[in-house]
Amino acid sequence: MKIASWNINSVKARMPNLTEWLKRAQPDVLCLQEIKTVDDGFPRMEIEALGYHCSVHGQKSYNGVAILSRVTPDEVRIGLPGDENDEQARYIEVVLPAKGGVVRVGCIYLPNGNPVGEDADSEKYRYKLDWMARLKDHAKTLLKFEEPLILAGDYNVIPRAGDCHDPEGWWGDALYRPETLAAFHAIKNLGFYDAFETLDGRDGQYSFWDYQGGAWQNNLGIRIDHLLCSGQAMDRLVDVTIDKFVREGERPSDHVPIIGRFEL
DNA sequence: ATGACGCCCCATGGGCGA
Repeated sequence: MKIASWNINSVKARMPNLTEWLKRAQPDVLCLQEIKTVDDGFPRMEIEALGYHCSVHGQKSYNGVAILSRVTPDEVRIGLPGDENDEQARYIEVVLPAKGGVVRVGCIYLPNGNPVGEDADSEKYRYKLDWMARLKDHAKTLLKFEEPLILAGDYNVIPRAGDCHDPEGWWGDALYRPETLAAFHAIKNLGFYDAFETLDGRDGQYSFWDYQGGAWQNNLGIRIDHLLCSGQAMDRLVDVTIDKFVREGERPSDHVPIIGRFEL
């Protein structure tokens, strides 16, 4: 079973790219972030025609997440628990039938958090840290099921210096600073494995290149899209791929897909 | 010091992203 994550930066603008990639990569599950549309605007018919069920948590103009799956989910959860006043669509989760049981997949669009503010106390950065604390609480709950669990998505976290073309320049940014790394490690330390770091681990394997300043042409990238796996998922992980070639396409997203292949 | 690129919207420029 191939389980992938891709921040697509508008599903409507990216339909040609999405269609082409689905046909080529043949994932069984695809977590999408930044679909930038309400549920009714999601191109459900076109994607169903390609053989995928769509679980969608949309929002007007910004954010929005979805999970495409070959099989119909047994369960769907919309939104991250812990704050009823949070109106940003950044989390959706499905339980899917799998070989010998189920697999649970959470799709994450973690807040960016910039600007950080003078004492790292801007509204946006506090929202990021609050969201990460909520994700930790929810992840802790999910781990108790002792199932194969994959929390996949755009974490907006650069885990290591080797995951950034210019770590000194980026240090202090909301994606790469002490509070962010501490919160990320607090989640991982509940019992998750970063699929890429565990099975590959090479430096300079990026998943995002800014549209601006020739970032792609000069390989000025960062690795911020991650598959966090429970032990039960990690035991079944065969390999991890970052589909860098997708960034060369016509009108690409600024992120590329990351794919984990599991014996599930 | 600014803008750069690309997406969104009852738009025609401003907000947002990372």
